[in-house]
Amino acid sequence: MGRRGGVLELAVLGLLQESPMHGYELRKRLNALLGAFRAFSYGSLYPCLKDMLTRGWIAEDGPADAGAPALSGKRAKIVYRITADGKDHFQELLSESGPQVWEDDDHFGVHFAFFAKTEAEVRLRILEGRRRRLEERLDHVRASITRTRERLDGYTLELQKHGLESVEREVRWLNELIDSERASAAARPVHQAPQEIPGDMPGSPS
Amino acid sequence: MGRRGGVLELAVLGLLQESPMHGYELRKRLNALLGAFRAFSYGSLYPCLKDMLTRGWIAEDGPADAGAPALSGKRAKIVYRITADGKDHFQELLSESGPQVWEDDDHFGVHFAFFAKTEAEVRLRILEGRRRRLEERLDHVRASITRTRERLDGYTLELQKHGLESVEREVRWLNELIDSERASAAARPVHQAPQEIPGDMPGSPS
DNA sequence: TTTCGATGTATCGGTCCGATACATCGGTGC
DNA sequence: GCACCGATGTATCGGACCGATACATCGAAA
Repeated sequence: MGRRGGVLELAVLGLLQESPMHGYELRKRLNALLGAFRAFSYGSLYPCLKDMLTRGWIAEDGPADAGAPALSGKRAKIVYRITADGKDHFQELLSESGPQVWEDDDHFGVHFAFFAKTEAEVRLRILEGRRRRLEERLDHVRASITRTRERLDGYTLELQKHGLESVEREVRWLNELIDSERASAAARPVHQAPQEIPGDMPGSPS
Repeated sequence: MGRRGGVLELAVLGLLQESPMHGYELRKRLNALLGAFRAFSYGSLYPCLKDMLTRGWIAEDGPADAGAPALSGKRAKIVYRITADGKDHFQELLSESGPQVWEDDDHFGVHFAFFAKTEAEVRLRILEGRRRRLEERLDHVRASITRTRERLDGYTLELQKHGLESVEREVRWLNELIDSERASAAARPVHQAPQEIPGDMPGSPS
């Protein structure tokens, strides 16, 4: 038990899937991948790597430059690569679509970042669950605002409004994504292997 | 000294400033105050209350209904009230305007929630620091996106874009707030006691 | 009358962060 | 040549906060 909550695990596995890396680069790629959405620190990364080593999802040491065989004689410190078990585990995590995924902001974000490697069916389920979750939150907050409106000063009200609009914006974003997913699901037959189309989203680009 | 990071402390102090409360109500008011911005759990609230008791910022036990003297015979469990030291400490925390406040999202949010009780000068400094911080983040992320654009699939790109637009939106929000603050600062003489105008924001309502 | 949801207090294990401490390496300037 | 500096790189520690959970009481609905 005690496994849940490991957002980092999924992210690391996903990145190492592409190529082996050492911790420093891993962190940079991680935060570049998630952009403004989230940032991880070494204080969580290194313990996580250690843990994943003992579980056997990843392994240490290997040539630093898997893609650039040219310059040798250069040796990076510790290179991590994903194991066969790790790949299995990654697929397992990717196929999750339960509440844990869309309840938690971080979980959703990281899962979304690997949507290109996720089955279309799972994608849609996560997107819809997430939207439902946000709409619940919206209802709750809206009710809370009208209930306590008279007690609030201008600044607090402004904060509420801003937060509310942020969530509303995210719901609109999800709507577009879901429409896009539905359109592409209707266009193609049924079940499509997602691995084969790495570079593009299902919907229209613009 | 391990003191930093206690966002809850400020929030609790601010709420107890208005009236004594027990833990349950405190949490509800807390999350109603912050709206969609953030939510605290009992797992952090109760330890925090305990800690604040030992520090002497708050004290236990007191009449549950300070505002409704009518029905008696009813007794709530544990009521917390702020002490004189607590009020001092609250003012001290409120007057902070250093990096800790605008670097961290949570710190900023909670401080902002009590802007009605904050000096105009401090408000402006926090708002501007926050904006600068977000613009730095923006630059960083934008650079990161253009640097790695070719490596990213459609979903990742979409996540980046969404995150970016969220931050841009927040910057616009801050711009409005800052303009509003500046306008009201110019309209009035100099230094104004903020405590006296609890119900309204400086800028125009609409 | 039992069952249920709201109120109410409290803790434990766990995740992740911020700060910090190192050590190496390729410049840039003197 | 060498001192300095910022980027690269590995690692840990204390602490904040969460999620789940465990209780216990109360009024109202079934």
